[in-house]
Amino acid sequence: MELYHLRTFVAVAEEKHLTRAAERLFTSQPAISAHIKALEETLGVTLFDRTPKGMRLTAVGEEMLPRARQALAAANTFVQHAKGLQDELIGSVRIGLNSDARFLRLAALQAALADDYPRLEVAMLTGSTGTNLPALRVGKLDAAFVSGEIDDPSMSVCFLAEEPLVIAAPTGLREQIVSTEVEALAALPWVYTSPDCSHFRVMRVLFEAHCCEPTRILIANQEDALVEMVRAGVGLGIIRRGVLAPDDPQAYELPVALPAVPLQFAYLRKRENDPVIRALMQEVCAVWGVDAPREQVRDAG
Amino acid sequence: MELYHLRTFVAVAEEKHLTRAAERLFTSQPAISAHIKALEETLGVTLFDRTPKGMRLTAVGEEMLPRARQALAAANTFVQHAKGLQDELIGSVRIGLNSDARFLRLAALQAALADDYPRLEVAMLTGSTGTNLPALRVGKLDAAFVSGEIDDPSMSVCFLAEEPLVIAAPTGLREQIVSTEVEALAALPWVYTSPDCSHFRVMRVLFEAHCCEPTRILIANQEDALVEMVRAGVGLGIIRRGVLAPDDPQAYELPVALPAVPLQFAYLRKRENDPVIRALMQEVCAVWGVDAPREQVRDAG
DNA sequence: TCTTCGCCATCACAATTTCCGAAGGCGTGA
DNA sequence: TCACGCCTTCGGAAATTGTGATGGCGAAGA
Repeated sequence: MELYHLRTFVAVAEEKHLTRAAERLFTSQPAISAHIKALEETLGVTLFDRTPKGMRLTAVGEEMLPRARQALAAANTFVQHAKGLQDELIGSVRIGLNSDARFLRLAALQAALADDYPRLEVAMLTGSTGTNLPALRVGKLDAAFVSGEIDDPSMSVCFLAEEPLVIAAPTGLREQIVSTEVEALAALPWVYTSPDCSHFRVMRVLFEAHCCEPTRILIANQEDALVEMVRAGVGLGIIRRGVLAPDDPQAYELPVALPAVPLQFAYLRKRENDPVIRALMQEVCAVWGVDAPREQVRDAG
Repeated sequence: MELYHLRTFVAVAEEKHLTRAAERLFTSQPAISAHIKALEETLGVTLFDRTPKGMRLTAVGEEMLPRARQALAAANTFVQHAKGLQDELIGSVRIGLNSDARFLRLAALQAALADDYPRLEVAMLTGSTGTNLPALRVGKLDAAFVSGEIDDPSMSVCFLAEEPLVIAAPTGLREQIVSTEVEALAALPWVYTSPDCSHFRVMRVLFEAHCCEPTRILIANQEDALVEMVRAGVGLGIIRRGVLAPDDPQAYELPVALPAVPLQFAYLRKRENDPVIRALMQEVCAVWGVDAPREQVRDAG
């Protein structure tokens, strides 16, 4: 038995004529006749009395009719529920962070997501560019903020902003910094970022260009930890411009030109048409005032 | 959307594999795949995540699953209800009577019907052979007790018993009844049965055989009315043997041989396979201790 | 790192089901 | 008696559904 049997049953019961029921269902009268016959056979009961004036429900048919309507209503509820869900994102999404909440404008993103997709659970997970990328690859994250150029064909990235970097020095070392030449700076103690952080690359490029290597002192892979190290006088470090207050008594920015790194939003390319990803991208881009990437349909060409 | 889409949806959700769902539904894996794909398309939502390990419900799918089960359950209820009804007669049946309740053994019939078919509404409608037959033809009755030979090819009859008739005479006329010869009796006053009663035919045959005609006095088409007329001394009448008590002070049975008429149970031949008629016949025959007519299947030969 | 395995999507074609138009039976009303 | 409306049945056409083979894609194991 299929739903069309029930639809036909109800239509015939209401129209009282195969002919009219056929018109209503946009089909032919013999088709309707066959539906009723098949239904009666599978049920093992007679639903209609055939009279020269049309079809009249038997007592059994009368009793079956409301249950047929019920079954159809349940099926309809199923479909309607889907219609209500089809533009609504439900489930959860995990976003990897690589910096502090304010810089990443998380409050605005959270507000926008909660507003547009109230049933979407959003998890924002601290990490770094270096930990976010593998987490994306193995599916532990759905999208992530990353810094620096991403050279991974499986990854889609969306540029959000330039992240200007500066060298921060502790006030206690001010006297030892006689020059802002790289070679001179390299001789000073440094607080390293961990190798999986984009700042590390900037640092490496900087020193490699001058064929020197800094004195390693400590590795901090959390930006605030690094800042604290610098302020505690452990050594110099590379941080985002603006992290240090201009009047910070314990550390200050050196006037050295560093290449800016791009802040990007990354996700697996193969998920670029996933509605969750699309929605996320749209909200992130809106928050950052950039254009969202165009839809990538699979069969485009 | 049809029920098989829902069946497949639930099976896949439970088995978590297209392959296993296909086995469970005794079909092929591509068929299952097409069902899910079609369902997702008509609903406009994604129900499953395709993983290399199988199919995993999405959050939307998780939310749709119970509603799919509900719809299937409603459809199943529909079918099960029919199964419960298929041996149960419901509705109503109208039986025409042509005599008194005790003679027709209505108490026993009613008890048997109520016992075997508790949901069958039984209406027993007083009438006579003459009124029952046309009522059957126009569908005002479903079956009826009739007396005498029925000569109507559209009617099926089932013999129940012989109905012996007697001539009843009022005690007040005893002195005038010098002979039980028909010619002599014809000269006496008679209470006629109405022409649509089988007793009328018996009377007519009786007098025609002797080429005489009785004096008409009164017509009563209700047997008890006729008996009362006879007892009141209005005239002679034909009644069933045994209606008059042997010690009745007001009327007595004349020792005249009358042909017995058969009591029969009649219904429209075209309804002989109607379950209600079949059930009715079976019960009536059981009450009267006769064999029910064999099933008449249309394509028998 | 490479291979093998399991799983799902797709394709061309076959099988089945469904549908349609025509014809026929049947009862009704003119 | 005829014409009409209604349902059933029938053969063939059309659409849908199902099948087996094939390929892509990750994951698990060597």
